[in-house]
Amino acid sequence: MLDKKYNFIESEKKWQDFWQQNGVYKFDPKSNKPTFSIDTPPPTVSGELHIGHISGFTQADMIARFHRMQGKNLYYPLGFDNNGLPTELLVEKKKNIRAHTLPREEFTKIALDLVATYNQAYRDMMVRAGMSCDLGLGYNTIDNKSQKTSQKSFIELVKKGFAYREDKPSPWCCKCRTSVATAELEDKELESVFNYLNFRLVEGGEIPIATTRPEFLPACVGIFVNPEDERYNHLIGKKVKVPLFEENEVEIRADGKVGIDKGTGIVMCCTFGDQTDVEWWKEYHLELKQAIDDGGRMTEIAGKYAGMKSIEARQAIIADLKEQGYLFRQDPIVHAVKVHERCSEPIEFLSKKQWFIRTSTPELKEKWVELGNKLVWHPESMKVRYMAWVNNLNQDWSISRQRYFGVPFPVWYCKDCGKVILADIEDLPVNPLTTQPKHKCECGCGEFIPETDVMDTWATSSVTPQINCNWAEDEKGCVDKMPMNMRFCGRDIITTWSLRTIIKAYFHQDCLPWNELLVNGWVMANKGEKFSKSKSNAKTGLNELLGAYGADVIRYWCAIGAYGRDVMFSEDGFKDGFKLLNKIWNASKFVLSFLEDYKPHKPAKILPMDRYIMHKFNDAFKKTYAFYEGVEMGYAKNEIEKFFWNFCDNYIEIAKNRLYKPEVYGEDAKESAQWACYNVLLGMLKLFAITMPHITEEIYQAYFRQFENEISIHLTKLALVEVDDEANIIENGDKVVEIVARVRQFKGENKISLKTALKDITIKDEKFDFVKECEADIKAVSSAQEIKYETGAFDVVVGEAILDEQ
RNA sequence: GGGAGUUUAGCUCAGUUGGUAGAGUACCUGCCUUACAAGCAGAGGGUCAUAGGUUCGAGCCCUAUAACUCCCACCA
Repeated sequence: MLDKKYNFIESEKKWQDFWQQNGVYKFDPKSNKPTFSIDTPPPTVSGELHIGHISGFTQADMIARFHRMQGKNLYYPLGFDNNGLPTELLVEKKKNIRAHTLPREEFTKIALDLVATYNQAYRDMMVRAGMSCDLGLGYNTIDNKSQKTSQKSFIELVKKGFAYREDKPSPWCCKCRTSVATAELEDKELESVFNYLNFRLVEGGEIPIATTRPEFLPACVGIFVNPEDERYNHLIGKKVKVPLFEENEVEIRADGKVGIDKGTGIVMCCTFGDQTDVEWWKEYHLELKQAIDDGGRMTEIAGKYAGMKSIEARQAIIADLKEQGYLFRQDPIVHAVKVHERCSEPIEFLSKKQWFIRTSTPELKEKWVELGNKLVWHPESMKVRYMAWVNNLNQDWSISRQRYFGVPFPVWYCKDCGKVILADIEDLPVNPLTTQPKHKCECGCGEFIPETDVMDTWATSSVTPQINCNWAEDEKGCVDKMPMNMRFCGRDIITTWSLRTIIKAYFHQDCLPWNELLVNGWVMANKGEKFSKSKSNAKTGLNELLGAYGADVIRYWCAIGAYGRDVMFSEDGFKDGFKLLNKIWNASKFVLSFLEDYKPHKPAKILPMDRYIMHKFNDAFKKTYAFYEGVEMGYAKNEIEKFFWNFCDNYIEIAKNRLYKPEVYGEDAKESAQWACYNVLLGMLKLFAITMPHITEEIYQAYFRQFENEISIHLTKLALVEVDDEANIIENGDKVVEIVARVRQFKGENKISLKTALKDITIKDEKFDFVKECEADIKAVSSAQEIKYETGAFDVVVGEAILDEQ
């Protein structure tokens, strides 16, 4: 019935096509089944998918399949995140162009083309990996619906007072020419030089100051010492001349943030070298002097250095400092510098008008804690990270990006009075660069300046529940659909993504975005290194793995260990999966070969070992089911797998004699075994279908489909086998298995073949009723001619072996 | 500097409320069992990271230390 070998390449493609053609994974809006909705994280399209990407998706897909097989109507979309900086950088790299040198429309067109290609590649790969998303529910974060949702969210937040525009120093990437959020920064160890300078006091004398950024001298607006520092506190209130910029005189102030033992203990404050400068500038109302422009070049105030790149200016300034006798010492150091995570360039602080979303007031932070506690976390331990982040939250969320490929702000500013003019909701999506407000400004002015910034990627990614629930078109329907049932994501983006999605759902719908959040761990390369493109190679690329092992094996591997933990990539794990698939194939092939003449019906009498295996299955089923309910797919997989090997090695060995020789053991005995085999095999395949959807479908279609109603195994319901309750059936059956094992052990130790006949075996025990009922089975599987019984402590004594003399 | 996680057999991982340490794999030894040698049966293999402590009893609880990973803060 089944081919000798399972051909996964052929089979996986066949069933993937079948599922799509038959709408097996389609969401049915008219269905009266309960809905289970998943807010699938839209992957950012960039580069090639590797095992790390697919692992979290696969684990979540197992949960999706588990719910589908409870008879639920799944809302399980596959969107793509392709707006904003990451995509823009990808386009620049692949097409070798620079966004700011092209008209925005032209760049966007090129970007959309490239994105479409990547989307298709990603979608194909997801399908090949066995994801059961409804491909008809997809969205792109750059498409009209997403833009509309995102702009509507923005307008609503402005109206509610949660979004505001302010001129405030923010991290800025000179390479990407945009502001970036604090969460998008990374630390990078860089070599630098500590330059020790003598600043001259106006009243005469010198004080030493160390700096790694002498190019900031033209932006120096103050000097700070620690008030506790006895060396310097007499200087407080005095003025110094800035080296090379002697016309600038700045005051010496005291502040506790100065480290007494750092550098010389005296710090210069420049606008803005780092976060501390920003804080001092704000606290002491210092002057704002911008020495570096948005492209990383020195501004007018840098005098003769104006127009130089900051790094060139640094060299020139150091040379001049040396020449003019200011520089008295240089120490090479390696220090951590904040860099932009997308391009690894060191960031600057620039003051520009930006839009922010209010997130960090004490009342709001309390709300985020409350909502975090309401959310069901898998695993629970991930909540701690969220809470720690929320408690440390001290800045509002900057959403302006001075980029090109993204959702525009639906905003104009009045040319005369500067008033913010918001687009009308019904006109969304709006591009302010190509359209105008419908009415004049209150001040009577009819001319407007469009906002040229676009929104940060996360401003859109954080409204995926609203995109999925169609908030832009149907506000009431959306409220009914939220919270969605589940979101999953990697542990690195709990803060950037999950929190912000929670924030938006609270502002807009006053509820959680989802009831459950699954946080998956990472696939690590060697020695705990994070898996990344640079670490992946021919063996870990998804394409290669799919070709070498197939989707079922990869999925099997993904269900490893406790949920949420990082796992080490190891190819041995794939071999395990490969073996299991082979075993499932062989066992099914064997069992089904005895079911060809079988029509499912419950026989009048079911033999003890057949009842035993069905009870044993139900036992394993309940445990497996409970693990899936607790989002522990690794444990679930182990549980059913353990049962399966036991089924093969013990039950099949016992039952096959009856299946082979009804003329010896009786037709009834055969039918009883057929009944057990049909039910247990089908039940197991269903549970295995969650991890291994292809091979199980192949077997289902080859045999079970003719008797079962559903067109696909993935639409069947997980269910217990129907069998009457029976006391001690498991213990009794286990004892029979133990007896058989003892006989096998005897044969192994005596180096005789397992099929060698035995004169007799003696079973010692207190009670024999169950064992006696199974006597035919025991005799058959152990090739014993006679079974003797003796009362006493349990033991099995094997009699003489009848060796074949020939 | 603050916080989180990990450390168990050669490898990958389990180990629920404290009660003699587990699986798979690899290695070794047998066995071609009327499905599967990609199989079956069996054996060996661990100072549970280290040092203390609590307890009749600790892989598990407490304290400290080390290594690796991550998050936050600092980085003049």
